Amino acid sequence: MDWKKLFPQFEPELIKLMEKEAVLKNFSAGEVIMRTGQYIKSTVLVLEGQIKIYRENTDGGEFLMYYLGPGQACAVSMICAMQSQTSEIMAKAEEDAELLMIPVQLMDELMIKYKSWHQFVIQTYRSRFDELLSVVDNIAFRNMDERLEFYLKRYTEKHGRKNIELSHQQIADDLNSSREVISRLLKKMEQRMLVKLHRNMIELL
Amino acid sequence: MDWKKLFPQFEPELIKLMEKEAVLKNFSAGEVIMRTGQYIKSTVLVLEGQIKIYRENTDGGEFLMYYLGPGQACAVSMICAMQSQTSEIMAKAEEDAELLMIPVQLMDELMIKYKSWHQFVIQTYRSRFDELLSVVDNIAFRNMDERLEFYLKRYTEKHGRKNIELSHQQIADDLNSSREVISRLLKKMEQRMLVKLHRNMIELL
DNA sequence: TACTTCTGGTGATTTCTGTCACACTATGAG
DNA sequence: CTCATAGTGTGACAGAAATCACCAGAAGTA
Repeated sequence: MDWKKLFPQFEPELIKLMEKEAVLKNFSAGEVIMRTGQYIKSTVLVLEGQIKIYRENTDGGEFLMYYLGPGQACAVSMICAMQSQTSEIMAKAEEDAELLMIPVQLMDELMIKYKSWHQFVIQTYRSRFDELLSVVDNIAFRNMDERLEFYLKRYTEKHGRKNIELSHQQIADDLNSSREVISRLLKKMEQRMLVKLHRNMIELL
Repeated sequence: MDWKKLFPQFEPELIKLMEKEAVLKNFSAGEVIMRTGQYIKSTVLVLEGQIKIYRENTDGGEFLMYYLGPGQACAVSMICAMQSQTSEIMAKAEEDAELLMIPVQLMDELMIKYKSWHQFVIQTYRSRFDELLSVVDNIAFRNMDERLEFYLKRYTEKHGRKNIELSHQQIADDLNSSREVISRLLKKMEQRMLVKLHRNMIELL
């Protein structure tokens, strides 16, 4: 695919270097891209598909923080790669996805040589930071009903359609809640005419 | 005060420029340094005292995210200042504090000219990001009793003494909880011999 | 000293959420 | 068609936390 269009700000020389040194990787829907505790040796750019970034609990729970879409980069992979640390998060492909992996050895060179890359890194830290602040908002101040509404709305925004093709169990997992709670809250939302429930599909009205 | 020792990595030329252009500001304990929604025109470096960084709810609640101590910088002020945005957080002086305010006009120049400054900015984003991840952990996966223990432990670490001079109400506010809940949990901790309770003071054992 | 304010203790009640139990239904495999 | 399974609906219950009510003691003030 022609991924250069996703990064119009990059200089031609930078693009050329990336084409030469970076590695393309494909993942199919549902596949885990990066595990908590895994050693990170590349920075990840998303070319196609939506990626979900999770924080994992020591005893099994997982919590969806945010999505990464085409043209976005994983701030955590930057941080970990440059400090030779293990990943603090888990990344999962929500749809079939294509990723560009930039080896960590290249990162220092890119940062120094290419202003546009440097800007991109800073910009990535900034937007992920802002996103994390919203995450804190949600879990610090909101109840499950509001968090669920936010979750559904974000899903439709990221996927560009009003039909949410997930089971209640999958939603419960992402919100670190339980299936019954989600089912009940969804029923209430249906009574308020906010959604229409189907099997394996929720229609946002 | 001789704040240069806090930033040994900065080049002498950079220090000189900062001495010329940056503004020293003093705040007394309890004073609000930055309000949610306030327009940010400087990046804040902490020279002395501990600063508390809060996320505020639209309807009154506030939630302590982390502390900034001497030698640390406020990532949010960097982000907001460079994008000419308003603050997304509230900052309060926990103790008497001295801050160095770097005007935003200077930021671009510093980033380009001084490698050590550039490193410092990246490093600041990284550590604040990591810190936010721990915050998410706490509120996503832990109950109030564990969060309270974490809160007390962090307090003693940041202040360098085992006596926590706060009322139960102040603690409840920081954790976005209520006074009665905190009082009860503290009593339970006292029964488990983890703390000793006094008026306006908690002794961590 | 008398009075007020701040702080902390505690019971009762309610709301939210998680858990267990079980029933019902749609779907797909054989 | 029959059966197994996954997805969903729902009642009952338990625990965490918020809220309300009220009291007692400590500290500050007139």
